[in-house]
Amino acid sequence: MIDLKDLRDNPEKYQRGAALKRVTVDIAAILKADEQRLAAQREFERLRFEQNKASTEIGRLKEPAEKKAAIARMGELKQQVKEAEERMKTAEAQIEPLLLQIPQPPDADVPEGKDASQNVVLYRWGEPRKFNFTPKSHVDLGLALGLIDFERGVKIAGSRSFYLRSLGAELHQAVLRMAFDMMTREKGFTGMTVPVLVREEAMRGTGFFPGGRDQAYDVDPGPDERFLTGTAEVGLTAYHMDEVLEESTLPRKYVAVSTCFRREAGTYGKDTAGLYRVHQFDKCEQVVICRNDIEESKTWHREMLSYAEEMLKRLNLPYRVVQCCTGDIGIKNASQIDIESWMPSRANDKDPDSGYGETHSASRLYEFQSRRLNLRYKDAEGKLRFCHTLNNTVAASPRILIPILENYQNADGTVTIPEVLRPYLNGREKIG
RNA sequence: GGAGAGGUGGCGGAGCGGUUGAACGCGCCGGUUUCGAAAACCGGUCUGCCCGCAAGGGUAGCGGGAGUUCGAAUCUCCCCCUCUCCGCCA
Repeated sequence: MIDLKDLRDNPEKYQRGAALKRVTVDIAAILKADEQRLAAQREFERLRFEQNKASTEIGRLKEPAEKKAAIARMGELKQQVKEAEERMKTAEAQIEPLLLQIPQPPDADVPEGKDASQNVVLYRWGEPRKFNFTPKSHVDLGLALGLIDFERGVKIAGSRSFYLRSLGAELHQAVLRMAFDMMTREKGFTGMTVPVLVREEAMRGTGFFPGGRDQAYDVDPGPDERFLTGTAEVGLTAYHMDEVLEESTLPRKYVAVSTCFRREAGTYGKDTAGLYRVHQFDKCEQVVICRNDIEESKTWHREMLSYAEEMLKRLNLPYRVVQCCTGDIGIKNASQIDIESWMPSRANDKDPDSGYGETHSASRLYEFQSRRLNLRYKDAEGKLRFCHTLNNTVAASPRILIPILENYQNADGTVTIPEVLRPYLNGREKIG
């Protein structure tokens, strides 16, 4: 949710922000609806003032006859108030969905672009491996080593479903646990579990709804309607919904591993093979809730990015860091930086820069979510302010298993287990 | 699933249908007092929105929504949530 007062003062800022994000919104029409709403509100409040005044007067009258006469005079006013209130409510109902659609304008340092193809590579880490044999894809490795079973996954759960088995399942748990441990034990994050089945308020509050409604599984429609979350970001960020935090307790740093559900609507035919794009996966996610300070947000953004990089460095997986362009950062973000890990099976000989696939996504949202969530804190002067929120992946699996399996494969078809994961696999060094 | 009880300000806890945004207590902030502190005493202490340069004024809010009424925290209905007991169960 954007700041309505700021929208009134700087409509062009939001119109331009939406254009940069390739989102269609008619700011002028929204402002007009806003003015109509305000007019209706002023009218209602004026009439209500009259009514309250008269009612108080009636309460003071002692003489039954006088009282009766005064009450009789109230009939018309009562009707007017009722009508004015209805007009006000109608106007409010009209503008609310419009406001939820207005994107947060991208920060000035976000490059303009229409889609992911125009994202900008900031820097790289690690040297993509040169194989002296023909490397297998994670699909081939996974099947040959008995780590993945797509066939039965599809049989039981439909397309984009899979089973991890044996050391595949263990590896999956190992990466997630390593990520969680790093954040809680070394980075000072509070480890959490989160609900993955949530109310609509949590989805709307974190900015996934109404825009992304078709991406979420709607479980149990009706009065108890709940949705499956596509990330622990929902549970972690909404945790303090409707609360006023003490400034001294900020920043709040939370991390959780959760199962994530995504319908992947509109991606038919895209990344259909393998573990890259699936309907259900597990992810270790970091969330920071900090003071309302742009510089502090930016600092946290870099910091959280560095944690994700550290994860990849410890796994010794080559990656590149990408500044997403205005057309690719979604309506919520002021800025978004992705990390793309190198996946040999996605590389092709013609393009030396190919082979990178998104494994992490770091978002900076400023007040966007906290306004929707009514998530505030009391500052030094005792003033209530909206918090800033940020989030980033620490590790998402099985997607992260793609670069692990593919980069660590050996000529004999075995896979060496990354050293940092061995403690989580009872010291085992190799698969196969 | 069956049977009850309840949801009021940061917390506890009142509240005959009519100056109740809400007594009282605690907490918190400021002041007096003190060498300093405690205690005591005095004062202050919710939020959204609208109007206003401001001071201030208006409006809304007692789980949520609808209704009765000139007027609802107080009455009626629906929903949500919490708690207790019984049953069932990973």
